[in-house]
Amino acid sequence: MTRPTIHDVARAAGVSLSTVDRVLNDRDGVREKTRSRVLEAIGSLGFERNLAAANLSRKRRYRLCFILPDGQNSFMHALEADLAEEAAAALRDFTVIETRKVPAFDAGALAELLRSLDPETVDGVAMVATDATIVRVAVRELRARGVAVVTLVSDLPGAEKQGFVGIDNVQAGRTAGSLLGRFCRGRTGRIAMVSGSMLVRDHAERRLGFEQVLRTEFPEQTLIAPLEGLDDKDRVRDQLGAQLAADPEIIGVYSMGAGNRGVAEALVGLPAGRDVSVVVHELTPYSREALLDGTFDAVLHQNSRREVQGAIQLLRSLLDAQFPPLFVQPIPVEIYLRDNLP
Amino acid sequence: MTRPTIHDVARAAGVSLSTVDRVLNDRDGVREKTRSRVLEAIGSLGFERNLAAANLSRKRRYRLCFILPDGQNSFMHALEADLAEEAAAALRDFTVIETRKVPAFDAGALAELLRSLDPETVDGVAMVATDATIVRVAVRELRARGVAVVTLVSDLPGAEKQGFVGIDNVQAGRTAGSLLGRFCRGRTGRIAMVSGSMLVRDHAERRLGFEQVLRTEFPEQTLIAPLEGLDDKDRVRDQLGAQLAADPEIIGVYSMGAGNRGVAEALVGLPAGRDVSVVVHELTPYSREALLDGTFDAVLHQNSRREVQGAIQLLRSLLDAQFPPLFVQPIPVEIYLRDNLP
DNA sequence: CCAGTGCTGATAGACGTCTATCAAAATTTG
DNA sequence: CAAATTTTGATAGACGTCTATCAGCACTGG
Repeated sequence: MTRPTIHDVARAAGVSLSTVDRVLNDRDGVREKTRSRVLEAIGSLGFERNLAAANLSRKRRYRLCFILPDGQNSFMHALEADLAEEAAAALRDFTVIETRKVPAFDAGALAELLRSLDPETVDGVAMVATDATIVRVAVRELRARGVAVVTLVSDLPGAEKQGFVGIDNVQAGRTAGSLLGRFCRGRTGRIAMVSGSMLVRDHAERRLGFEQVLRTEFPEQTLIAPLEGLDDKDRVRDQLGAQLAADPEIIGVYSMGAGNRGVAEALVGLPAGRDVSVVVHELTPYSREALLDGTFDAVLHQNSRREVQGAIQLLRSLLDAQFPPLFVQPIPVEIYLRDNLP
Repeated sequence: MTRPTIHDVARAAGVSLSTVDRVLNDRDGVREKTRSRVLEAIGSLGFERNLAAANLSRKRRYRLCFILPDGQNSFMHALEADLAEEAAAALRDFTVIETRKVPAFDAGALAELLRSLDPETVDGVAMVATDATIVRVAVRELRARGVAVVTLVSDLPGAEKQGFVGIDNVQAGRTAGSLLGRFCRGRTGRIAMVSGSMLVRDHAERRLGFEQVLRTEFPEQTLIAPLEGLDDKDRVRDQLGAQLAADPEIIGVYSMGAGNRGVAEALVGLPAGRDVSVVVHELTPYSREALLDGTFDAVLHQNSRREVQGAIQLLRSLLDAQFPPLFVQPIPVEIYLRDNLP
């Protein structure tokens, strides 16, 4: 009924409290034989240290640093706002969160920031990654300095981070493909794509999933090479608008990142009879409006609040060296149509 | 940098530790004037009690009871398995979870179980509700005895529970309607519906949302009155099979609850050329298979693991009397197509 | 066998809060 | 104004773990 304590372990192993403590916090000065006796007692009693008591005693604090891209990306703004709220709540659990920003799409700046982080000041880092070797190297060095690292929203495959919190972007792309394919059923034509930048991993992955599905399941449609919008609505509006005007056979648009406002503006400029199905990413005030007025058919969304919570949770469990490591629920891709807006 | 403690509060208010403690745990024997001085100090210092230390000191434990329907509903089985795992993990936070089962669709049995719960043994209850007045009364009595109560998966509107953890079922129904309507685009005909039982709130709500959307957005389709499958796959297969055979104009099926296996079996019996779009609820091994082989077009899903976690979290925060009450993230309706299965 | 290590035990105090008890002070009552 | 009562303060010990220090014991090598 009541959990075993270190006292019980000491008694069961026939050693003193001090020795149990030395084993638990692996300090040296314990013979191998004694150590294993203690570990055995721990195992047979099913002892698990009371984290609350331990943290209380050592005045543990979790100092986390979140690194976000700076810029006009409205999803990132939403994420930052959620982070601010969660940071306030996290204080109650002795978790102090600092937010840093680096220019978007700038791997060098990100790597430099990572290099500047001091393990005396920071225990764990969550970052929206830019995909570059220089960043991978910086991550490895940071880990070597004893700092926990996870990626957030945009992953960094092959790097020595300890986890990723975000949606499965290949799956998101597949979802988009499946929806757009079905929405275009009965018509045959060309599909336009808009990305933020192919330098960001998440967009590259979405494109991959999208093309997979369209090629295999909807071979009657033809894909056009994606535009790079670079989070700039005017650029997106102009380029996509030109593409749509030039090619009357475009019947579908997939926008895989920021720039929804530009997409919507390009579409409202079309002649009345033209029917284009549109799937975009991220629910924002603009995409919401476009969904309601029928300009967009579906919006794929990731819940940034949940992502922030997940990253905090994951970092904390890594810092506690919990075993088994806490299983953080994957973030689902949410799908919004005009009729199920929250 | 470091949080204020009761010592700081005592000093700021010019009273002793004992008095601060009396105020914090509202024991009596404190003059109103003194109390308000202490409260003022708490406010100005921004003091928040260290829950970990408090719980350690009073050996607090959270004794929760989860009430699930018994039967062959495979979503409920999945939920039960998730609950078992989460219960094991929750032990680490001094949360002891007991699982109870009552016959499905049996409001009397549920009410009786609620009545039998002893506040000496249970601090909080999470239940999959059956919608009936007798249950509402039992909930009120339970609350009056000082037990926290939340509903899980299926809500009980108008009852004195302190929260609901589950998806928004009206929205889920709307989503289903929107998807099925779009999938049937270009064809006109009749839509069949299968529910578990209209006595369960979630199915009633899904139907509502579904009909709203179909009536207003897709008036070209005609709705047929729903079959009640009562979680019985054979019954569903027979009744839906008969309906499909008798009415060749049925082009869509919405199944709003258990019985996916029966739905799939009814559909595979159809002649080769017949094209019926199908949307069902809950991702299970059967619905997954049906999605992959093209029998189903979409599956709406709720993440039972997340629901269990949410209910535990919510109950704990209610028992801590936290203010502001913890905001538990709403459970999103997940949408699966053949191409985005996890 | 003696000095120098290495290992182990005992003890004390801390973390922030709770509970209990008793004494002292302040207030009310008669 | 004394007695009764209420309010307040002081103190001690607990919760489970951590850290530090010191003493003693068991080894090892010379």
